[in-house]
Amino acid sequence: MTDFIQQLNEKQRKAVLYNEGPSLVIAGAGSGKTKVITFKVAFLLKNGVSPSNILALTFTNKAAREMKVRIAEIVGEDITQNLWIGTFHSIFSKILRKEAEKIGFCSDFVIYDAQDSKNLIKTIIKDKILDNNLYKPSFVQSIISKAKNNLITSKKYLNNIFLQERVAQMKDIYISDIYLTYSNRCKISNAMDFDDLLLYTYLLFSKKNGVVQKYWDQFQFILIDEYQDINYAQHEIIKKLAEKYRRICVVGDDAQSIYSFRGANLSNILNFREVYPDSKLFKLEQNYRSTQIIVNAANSLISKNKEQIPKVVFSKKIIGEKIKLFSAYFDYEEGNIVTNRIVEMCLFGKYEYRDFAILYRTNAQSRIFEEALRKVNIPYRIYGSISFYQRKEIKDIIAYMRLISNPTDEEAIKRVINCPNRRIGNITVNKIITAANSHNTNLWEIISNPFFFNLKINSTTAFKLKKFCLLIKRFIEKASVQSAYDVGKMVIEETGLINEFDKDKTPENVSRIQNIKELINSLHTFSQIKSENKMISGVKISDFLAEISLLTDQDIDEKENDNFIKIMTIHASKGLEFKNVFVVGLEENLFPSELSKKTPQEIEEERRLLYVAITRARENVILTYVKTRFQNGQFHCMSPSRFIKDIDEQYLSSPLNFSCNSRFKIFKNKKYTIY
DNA sequence: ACTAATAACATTTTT
DNA sequence: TGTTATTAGT
Repeated sequence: MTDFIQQLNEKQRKAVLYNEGPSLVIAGAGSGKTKVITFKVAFLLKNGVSPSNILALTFTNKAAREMKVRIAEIVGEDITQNLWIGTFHSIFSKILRKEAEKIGFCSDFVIYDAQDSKNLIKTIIKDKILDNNLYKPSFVQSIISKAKNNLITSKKYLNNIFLQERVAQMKDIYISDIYLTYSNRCKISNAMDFDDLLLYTYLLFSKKNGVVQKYWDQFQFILIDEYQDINYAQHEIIKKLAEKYRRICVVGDDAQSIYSFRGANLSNILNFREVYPDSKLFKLEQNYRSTQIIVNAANSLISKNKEQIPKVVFSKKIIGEKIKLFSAYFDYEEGNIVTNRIVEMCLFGKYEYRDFAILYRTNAQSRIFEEALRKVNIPYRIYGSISFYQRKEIKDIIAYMRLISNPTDEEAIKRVINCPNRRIGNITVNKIITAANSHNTNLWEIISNPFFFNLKINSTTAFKLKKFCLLIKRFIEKASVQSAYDVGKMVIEETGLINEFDKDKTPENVSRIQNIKELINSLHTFSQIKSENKMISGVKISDFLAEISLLTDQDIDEKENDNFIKIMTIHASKGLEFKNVFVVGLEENLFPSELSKKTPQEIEEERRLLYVAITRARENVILTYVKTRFQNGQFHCMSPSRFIKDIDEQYLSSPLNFSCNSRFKIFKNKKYTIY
């Protein structure tokens, strides 16, 4: 019955079989940590645990989906339907929708993305006539976000000393004020931001009305992946959830914690055994991914960090090639080195384009490789620059849908009220916002009854507002009887959004139209899948919105037979693996980043980042750095990253120094080419 | 209310 | 350098 357990090695098996109490699985890179969670869930199911009593939390939707598929392969698809597998945010948003009225929300609240919340903060700062140089929206946003991730509500903000970079008292008072208004405005708009999903879940579970108790019995087994990237709020929520049964299993690798800037706190995994003194510790140390040299080199690098759980990661695969180190004089040369290596390595048919990844510290570095690869006609794909759902045309249409499902949505109103151009400008919108503020209500209320709220507008503006209002109202009416797909099509047709792009067919506009069609397609497939599952005919817009608001670019699946080079940031590469990895731009002030070298902790995180990059590779790692780089409009002299010296020399080989042996031809326009 | 021009700004970002 | 946000002018 549990034959599948034999596929695990001894340590993995022990970790899977222990389910009596809390356990911590420290899993080195490539040691099969996701496999442990997958098999543990399958094992529990095979032993009669009901799927609805298992909660498995991941950090990406993709990871959750893959896990579900792999569990289904073992136990069958029908059983996995009732499993609670998902990201923290998606699982908690489901719970919050169910319990919405307990915390003063409607169950169809919208989720503000980073852009929405930044816009709202910006308008609040403007409303309060604060100096927006002292109160930069992004700065205030990060403070509010940090507060929320530390479970500090707007009401408690002033009484808490929680940030190291605590600002002067006077500034704090205003930030507290902005925070209060922000929370209030979100609530009026029936909206939550990403951090709210955690904060409100915590507040919900803290209520003494038996809500947590219900979920104690619901989630008797709790499994968490990537535990090293958990923040304080997530940690506390889990603590509450696991209070009764204490059957919690967390899996992670302290050496791969690279999201501290988003509130991830390494101490959560380091101190796990203090929170759960009776917990069992399992260490997975055999790496099944990389060659011995890669594993050893990565070990030698990470051993320079102080904060870590001791472990010895090893590989039993072949010894493999040494890590190669290339340098160049100019940044575009780096592109040529990489493309030349790729061409060389593909020559004998040993590798294809899909076997390569180029990893860098910052998105801005992508251009060099894009240009170099395009020059020689090698197919590539850049990951994670602009997400599909971040595109203007897509956000506009989604904003209409948001408005239909929840007309109080302030950010959606601001986005679509003059899009396409209805000649309702900033002045009118600002009047509406001011009126909404002074009456403590939402924008929609004002737009529906401008005269009741004594809005000072002339008759033509009033007419335009009325027209807009009626349009939305008609949409809402139709949405109550039609499916999400039909409503989406109707929005595009009746607002005339697509016509603007149809007028002049610039390449940008053509791709915009394509994107919109893509969105309609996804609406269609979504409606089909949902109605097959639930046997209902009409799939509501709010269902679709709930699904996509937590989706990211990372979640778009690859087609198997696509053959191209993958280019992305190291952050985006986490959890993936490639045969050959180029880690580029290994220079001081770029990697480690100039802004992340103030404290030893920051340097250690950057070092972990390189550790992650190197351990993505199965067969070859190639490191590059350049001596001059064109950045922010000027040339910078760069020196090699300190991390290069952190890798034990015996695993490194610097073949011929490419640039020293090459010649340059200098053109008038200061562009250099190698020949 | 729209546009064109200028100023400001530039990490990483699983949700 | 390239993008994005604000501002001044129409």
